[in-house]
Amino acid sequence: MSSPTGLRERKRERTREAISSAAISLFLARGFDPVSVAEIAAAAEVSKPTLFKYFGSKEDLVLHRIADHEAEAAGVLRSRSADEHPVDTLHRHFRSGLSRRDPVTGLNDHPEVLAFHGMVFGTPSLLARLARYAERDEEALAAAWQEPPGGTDPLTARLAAAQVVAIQRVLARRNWQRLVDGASADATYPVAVQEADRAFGLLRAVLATEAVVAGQAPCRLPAGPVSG
Amino acid sequence: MSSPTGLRERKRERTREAISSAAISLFLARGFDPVSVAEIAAAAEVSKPTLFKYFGSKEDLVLHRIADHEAEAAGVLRSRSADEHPVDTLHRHFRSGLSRRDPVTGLNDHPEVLAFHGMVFGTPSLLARLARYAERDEEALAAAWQEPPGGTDPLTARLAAAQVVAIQRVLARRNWQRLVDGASADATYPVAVQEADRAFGLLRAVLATEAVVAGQAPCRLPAGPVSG
DNA sequence: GACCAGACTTTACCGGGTAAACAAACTATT
DNA sequence: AATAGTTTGTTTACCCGGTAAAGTCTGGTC
Repeated sequence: MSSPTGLRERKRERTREAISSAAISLFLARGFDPVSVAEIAAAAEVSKPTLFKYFGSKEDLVLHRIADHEAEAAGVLRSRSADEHPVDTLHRHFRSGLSRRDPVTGLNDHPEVLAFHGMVFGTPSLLARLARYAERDEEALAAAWQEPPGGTDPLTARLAAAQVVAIQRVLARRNWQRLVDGASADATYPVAVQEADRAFGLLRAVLATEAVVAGQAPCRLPAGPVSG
Repeated sequence: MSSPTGLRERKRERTREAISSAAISLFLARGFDPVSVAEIAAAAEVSKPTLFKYFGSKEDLVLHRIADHEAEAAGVLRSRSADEHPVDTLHRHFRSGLSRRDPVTGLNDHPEVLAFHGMVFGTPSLLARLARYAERDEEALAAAWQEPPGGTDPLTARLAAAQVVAIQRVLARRNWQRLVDGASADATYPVAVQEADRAFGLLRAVLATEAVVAGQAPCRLPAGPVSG
């Protein structure tokens, strides 16, 4: 075992940071696709294979920060007080993100953050990676949802997780869009809170139903055929 | 202008079909990643650039059939009778897919279909493309949702569309998983219908609420701060 | 001081995807 | 029927993301 703050690890962390910052500044200056990884490696004074030892793909050079909050929602859910409804926990957490202007809520109008989001939302390959992260997030959230206390059945847990992830995505994108359209984060904050309250409120209303817990949600359609 | 069923277009369609079928059979035999597009082009007796004129990417060689149903949900919604609730329309459509064993419901146990789904769900790059298709589907659905009659406000339309797409994805994947675990489609059909009824029933319950239409969904959390 | 292990480099390669220049075939006009 | 133009395809060559192999350097350890 090496010492906890070995010289090597510091060097390693510095190299990683050098690559990442070189990449981000090049990307923000000229866009994602037009910048090649060879160029980034040269700017960070490392070789191309070395770059790929630090980051698994070109997209990860941009998204590794977001990737780090990976199972955040699941963690929040697990650390809730036992008497709070899961949706309320996540709702409160999203609201807290809004008031902190957490970039993941889309409500941060610092120019660099706006440019960063613009790059991500404007680059298909970055969106694709982001979707994969969301997928894992959803999976972790579904797993946490069906843990006790208040463990839900697997179908409900999966649906709830999927819907929470979808809600967060929709809300963040709407917030970001308003900032792009010229509004300030402070001016947008009230409506962002309102929309979040409405979205989570909807979900909460569904999942609070006793019938849901019992697996007997109402169905207005006539009973389906049993052999098809 | 050429004649509607020009000789050229038939030839073109035949070439397209030759490429697609060569690709699919190679993929099913040996998996997606291990087969190169050069190999497919050779098998279809065309050049690599020609292949990419017919299909935009390697992934599209697999997903173009799915891509063709792109705005299906939006179309279904638009052609509904005026007195039916949108969720009921989509619910009925999904049920119909189940009884027809439509592959998009995940409830088709023909060996080729199973193998096809296995390949898609087991290949990250295919999943990523699939997510992009779902994204467009969601967008079209949201647009259709807020058209009259019964036009909903943009936030509700977006959330509803996102949740419908999420529900379809979750249900299809659960159905497919059961088939992979060895159950037959006929044996799985009843529970598939049950789960679909429950999932769409939940959503229906939310969106049927008058409070939702009025934009006053219940919110159990205290009112959020107005300045953050 | 000798040694080991991990990190870095160079080189070479593979596969997806595209640009450019060119050949062939069908259409339409003369 | 001959010509010109458009469409469609081919060939060649290239770019870029990503990886494998083989060797070098260096921090840390006995």
